[in-house]
Amino acid sequence: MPELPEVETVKRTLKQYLVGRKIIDIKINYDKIIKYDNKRFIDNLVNQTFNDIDRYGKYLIFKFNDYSLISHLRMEGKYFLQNDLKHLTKHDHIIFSLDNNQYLTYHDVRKFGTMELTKKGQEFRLDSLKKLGPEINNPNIDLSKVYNSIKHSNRSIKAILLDQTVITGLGNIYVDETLFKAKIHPETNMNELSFERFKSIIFSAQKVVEKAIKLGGTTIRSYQSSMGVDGRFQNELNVHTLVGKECSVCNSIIKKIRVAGRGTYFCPNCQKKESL
DNA sequence: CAAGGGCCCTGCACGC
DNA sequence: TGCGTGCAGGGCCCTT
Repeated sequence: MPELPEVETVKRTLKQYLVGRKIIDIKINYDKIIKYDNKRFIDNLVNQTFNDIDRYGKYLIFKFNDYSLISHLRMEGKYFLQNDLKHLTKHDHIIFSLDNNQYLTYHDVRKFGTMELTKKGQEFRLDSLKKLGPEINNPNIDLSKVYNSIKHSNRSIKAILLDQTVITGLGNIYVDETLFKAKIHPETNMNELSFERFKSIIFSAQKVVEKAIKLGGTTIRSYQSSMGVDGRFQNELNVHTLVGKECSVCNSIIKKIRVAGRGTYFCPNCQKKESL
């Protein structure tokens, strides 16, 4: 479940190996990953060179000479750089042959990931990117603008923080950890939050994300960021996945409920519902 | 329009 | 042991 910190780790890792490499061939084993036309995807990318790798929210943006490849890892998407194809599995769906005899493979057990091609410079005209809100790790985020757009919403604060069109980058893990740090119940309604309170929650999110990026993201379940790189933020989790364990602050038992359709972990003593 | 639910997909943890 | 069932979830699409 790569969120902004994990995708940032993937970006940094891949960038070291891929910039300057040219794609000489592409094999697609499972084509629902690719949006639109496979043939055009291959024709346009072959002979293109990786010039840079960028990221916006949870999206990776591979920049080539003429095109950009926008990749979303969703739940379990991973890239690996391989010297040969002896260890391919049924989960390796797309294979890029590079000009140094190496292969970049895209591995995705649940096949949820997406890849989308666009002309360079047109990235933010894509439906997927153009509706995204500001990034959570942007220190200059205009919070009064964000707040004014959602202050009357009766959705939960958890649903708001998961909504990528409000602010982008947070997923289920970091929302749970943010709400614990901010000491607020995940089901608290957005319209019960003052601007000051909302700001304090966003600051908590920014601290959580900043630390997670420093530690290379979170490795839980089967998730490794990419190239076998493990994150270390899982050692910093206070509530997520910890149902039945004691709260590190007050020793109450961590609960798990469903909020906004997501498994949600919180401390019932530290995190109370709030109202104006 | 806002909000919520189903869907995509597979592996794994269960219960019997 | 082996089968069936339910669960996990980000974003898109559809319904209310």
